[in-house]
Amino acid sequence: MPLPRRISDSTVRRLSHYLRALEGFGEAGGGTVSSEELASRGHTTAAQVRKDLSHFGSFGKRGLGYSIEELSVRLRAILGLDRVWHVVLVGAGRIGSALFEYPDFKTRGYDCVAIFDSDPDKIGAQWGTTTIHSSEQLEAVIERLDVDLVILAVPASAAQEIADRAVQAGVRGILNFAPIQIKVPDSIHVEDVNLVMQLEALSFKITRGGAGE
Amino acid sequence: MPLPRRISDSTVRRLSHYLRALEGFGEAGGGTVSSEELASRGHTTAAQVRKDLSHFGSFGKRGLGYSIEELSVRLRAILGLDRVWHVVLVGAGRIGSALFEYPDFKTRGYDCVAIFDSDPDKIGAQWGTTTIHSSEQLEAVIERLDVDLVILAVPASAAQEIADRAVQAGVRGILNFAPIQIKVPDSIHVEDVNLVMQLEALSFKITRGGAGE
DNA sequence: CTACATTTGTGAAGATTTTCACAAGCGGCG
DNA sequence: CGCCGCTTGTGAAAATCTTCACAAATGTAG
Repeated sequence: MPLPRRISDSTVRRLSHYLRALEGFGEAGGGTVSSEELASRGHTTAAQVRKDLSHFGSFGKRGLGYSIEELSVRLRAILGLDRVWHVVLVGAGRIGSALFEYPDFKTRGYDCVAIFDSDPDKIGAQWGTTTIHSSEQLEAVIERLDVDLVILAVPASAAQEIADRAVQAGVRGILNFAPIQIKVPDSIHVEDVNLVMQLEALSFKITRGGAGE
Repeated sequence: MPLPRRISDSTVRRLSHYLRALEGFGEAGGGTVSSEELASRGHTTAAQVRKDLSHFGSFGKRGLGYSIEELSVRLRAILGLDRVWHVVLVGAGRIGSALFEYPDFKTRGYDCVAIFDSDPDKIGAQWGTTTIHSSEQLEAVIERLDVDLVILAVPASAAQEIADRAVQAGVRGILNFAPIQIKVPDSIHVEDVNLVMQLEALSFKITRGGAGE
């Protein structure tokens, strides 16, 4: 196991794909997959799969491939899915609502422990068993419930302030839906969800013709 | 203008950021920006900005920078935003609903001309002035309204079938929210929105420690 | 008009990522 | 046991992407 210096973003994204692909394969019985089979889903190459995995150790058996069960466990550990992540959702609008219902989050270990909104009409309401709090309580709740991640689903105008406060209160990562580039200290991780950008990538590629994807 | 062979995905994403940054700058008056200023938003470098733009021509004036107004127009043209794109939304669930309300889509020229769902209770309902149709009418509507793009907000189990039918009916691009890798012909462009993947990237980076972003 | 302070556009260098190619390991079969 | 078909793990090569560094423009001030 080479104990890697730095892992590229592309590699991390692919690891996530591999895990999903593994789950798609028969969870039954002690099956195995080859890098070739893994590559065919989530369009990449067998060599790429092997190279990606080799950054973290040798999980396969030559001549056989990878044990579906074992590789799943390993990937989950690598991706940090072998624990529960405490998440809060800020912004109880339509996007927030859609995310809150998103079933995959819970099954992957992301536990939404609180919701915040600034709209007095919404505060106090319940979504499932989770209560909508006033944004003012953000810091208190983050500290009390030991929150790791924030899902930022607020308008652009409020995003930076909420991010600052969340970081101050101790969160380590932000999934940002607001269409601005928020500033955070180097030690904090941000992932931007930018749907307009993705649509623009589509229209760019279509306009420019050429082969897809 | 070097008339580029192939533009990398990263470049396209950055172009989209530049456009957003330009809109953030004073739209008033004939202002200009330098590559340095443009780089400071959407964290990249001045050299990268210039290199990205240079793939499409020379839009700046040496000693001065770029005209905000002119560069905006150019970027919009490059990204294919100088026209209206006909979009349909398939899947009138929570995600679909959130997207439909997303204000940025309309302002960027993405016009949602129809909504589809398979739930009989929803068919016939109106969202704003847009009617929810039965999925069965997908092909007919795509052809009649000359639809370019599909936003796929259906469960994974239905995604491939809808994609196939949409492609057959003539759409050129798909924004896919379903957590599977859909298969399409080479000439069709797909952008995947994969929130779980982004959350996993966050937990990976946090787990692995090190600097952020 | 000349000197000067800027800032672009771009080849070349450097860094990173992907692909290639093959030795080494594994299991099965005779 | 020895051979054979298969698949991994991995250095090295190739391709791609980013950064560097500087000549060429551009406007301003004297």
